[in-house]
Amino acid sequence: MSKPIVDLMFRAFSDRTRLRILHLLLRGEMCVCDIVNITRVPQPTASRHLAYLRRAGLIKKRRLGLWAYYKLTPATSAFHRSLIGCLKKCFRDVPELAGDAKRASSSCCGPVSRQNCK
Amino acid sequence: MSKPIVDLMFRAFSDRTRLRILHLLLRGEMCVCDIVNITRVPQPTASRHLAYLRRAGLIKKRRLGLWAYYKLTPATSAFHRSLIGCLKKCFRDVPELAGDAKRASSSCCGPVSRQNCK
DNA sequence: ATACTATATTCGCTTAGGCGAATATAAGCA
DNA sequence: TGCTTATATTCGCCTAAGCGAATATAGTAT
Repeated sequence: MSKPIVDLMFRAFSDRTRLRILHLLLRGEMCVCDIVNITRVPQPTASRHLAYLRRAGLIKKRRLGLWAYYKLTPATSAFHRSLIGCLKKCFRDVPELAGDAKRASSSCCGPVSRQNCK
Repeated sequence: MSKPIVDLMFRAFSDRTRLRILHLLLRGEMCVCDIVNITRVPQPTASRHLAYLRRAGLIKKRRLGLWAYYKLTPATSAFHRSLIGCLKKCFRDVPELAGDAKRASSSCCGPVSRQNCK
């Protein structure tokens, strides 16, 4: 039996790596290799956490050729919306987020971000 | 080494029983036996979760004779405040909360709540 | 002192879930 | 077909953390 959505969502937020990924996705859609480059976690680890976040209903995937793009799903409830609000508020409380934000500005990997970079 | 506060707080919210306790404490200060009566979890379990919540900085304890009263700590950061906002929003997404709220209205245990009951 | 009540902690067990390493899959191209 | 790249999954290991049962502690009263 699967856990209810609230537990899954809170649990999703309780892992440092997932929190960093979610925070990155506040900027918009992003491909896995961008996430890997920015966070510097191993690619399988990133994919594992992305799968977790997808199961929790927090992100959506889109395939574009070789690349997989992820983005936050629109909030489906007041609770979900409030949780995303939390995400926006925790920047200064999570040390890794500053470095991620810095690297995110100069990242460039999949075809979509490449467009942005040039 | 101890985990940073953000991880502890999100993790605190990711357990169903703790979520119920936190939600009860939105009503104000409450003693352990009230929490036990309302939630119907075993007393040692309640104490264990209360200890967890205290370590996470989410609640404070006050002794009054035999009774221990717990209440939410005032939010210490924008993040903390936002998280409490989440707590207020998840009522309809967590099935147990309705029953808890109902029983909370008629609960009466420690000297302080007794005053309220009479 | 003993006895009683409210709360806290410990123990033993079990499961969830994190990680690194290796491997598998999927998509595009020569 | 085979080769390369991007992503996903599996495996084995280890730690965190939940639970029930039992026990310990703290405070009050007699």
